[in-house]
Amino acid sequence: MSPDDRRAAIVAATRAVMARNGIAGTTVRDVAAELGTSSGLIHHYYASMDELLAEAFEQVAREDLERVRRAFAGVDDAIGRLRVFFDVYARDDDQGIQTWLDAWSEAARRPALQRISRRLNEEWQALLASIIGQGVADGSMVCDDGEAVSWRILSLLAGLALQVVAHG
Amino acid sequence: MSPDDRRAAIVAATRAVMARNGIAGTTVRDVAAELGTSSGLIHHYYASMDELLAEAFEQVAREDLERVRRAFAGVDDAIGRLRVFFDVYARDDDQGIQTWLDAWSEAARRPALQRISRRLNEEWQALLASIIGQGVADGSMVCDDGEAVSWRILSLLAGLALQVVAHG
DNA sequence: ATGCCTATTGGACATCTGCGCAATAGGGTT
DNA sequence: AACCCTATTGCGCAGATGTCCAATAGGCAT
Repeated sequence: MSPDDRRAAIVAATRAVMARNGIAGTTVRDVAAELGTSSGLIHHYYASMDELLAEAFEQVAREDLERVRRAFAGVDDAIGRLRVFFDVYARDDDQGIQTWLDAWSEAARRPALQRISRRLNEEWQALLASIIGQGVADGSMVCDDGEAVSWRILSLLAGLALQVVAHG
Repeated sequence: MSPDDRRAAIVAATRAVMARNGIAGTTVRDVAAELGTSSGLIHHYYASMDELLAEAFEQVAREDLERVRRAFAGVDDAIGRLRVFFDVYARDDDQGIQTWLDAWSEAARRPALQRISRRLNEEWQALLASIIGQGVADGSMVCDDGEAVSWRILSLLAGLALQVVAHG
């Protein structure tokens, strides 16, 4: 298998295990078993578990972001896009939210994962801020500080998602 | 040492390790070392690690709750109490929030911890709902559904705290 | 055909984990 | 003084974990 394909396969297997066992419960051997190969192979492509988990998490999170952007197709007004943003975020995928929870918690112990988690979070905020900026520009919204407001909205959404997963 | 004192000492040591290494990073041996005793002793008093972590977490969380109630002394009006609620919640140190994050993440794998985490969360919500109820009763607040609103406010606070700790 | 490069294997290694158990010691009751 | 109860020790066990490494195999360039 070509190096690129192999790397992709490893990340895909990692994502599968991550969705099943959580980030903390994802081990090299589990990934190797999921892939049907040896554990040594994983370390041939990824220097450390932290790095692999970070890349797998990044892919998952980036797909969510991509899903929002794709759902924007055909929706040009700011109000409509805000609605789409909420709809996609509120999708009831408990496992996906649990993964974010794990990432926030594990970040304190895994440097690479922390970097990715922070960057992705900022991208979510930037996306929301751009919607608000558009709305303010075309007059459909009124907002003094779009940056600050998008942080607050994002926090509320994260908090609500958290309650759903952690406390039913 | 008397059983009661010993149990208290074990939980205190567990809290110290928890604050330093996080919930996931708290091991029987670390607690024993912190206490200056043997690891076997911990299992003499606590059947499992899950149970010990749950009790230690409960104590930490309940102290926060108690701090709010104590800060209510001398403040009888609903608006004032709401302000106190926010102040105490916002003044929580980073380490305390990290512990909550760990609890939410670990809950999926530790039954006892999950039970405690859920119960404490409900107590926070009930406290906030009682403030709103008081405000509505005396006319200082207007609110259709205090229960639902207190869940939303709590989610926002949790989300904001999360952003502070996880993303600086 | 020959030789090199590297993907891949399978297992070793050191360390850590929660938990259990036989043995000890020391205080309290009789 | 004799005795029992239990707090406490220290170690062992079985399993897991990340990482590393020597050995193989198979494709590709020469």
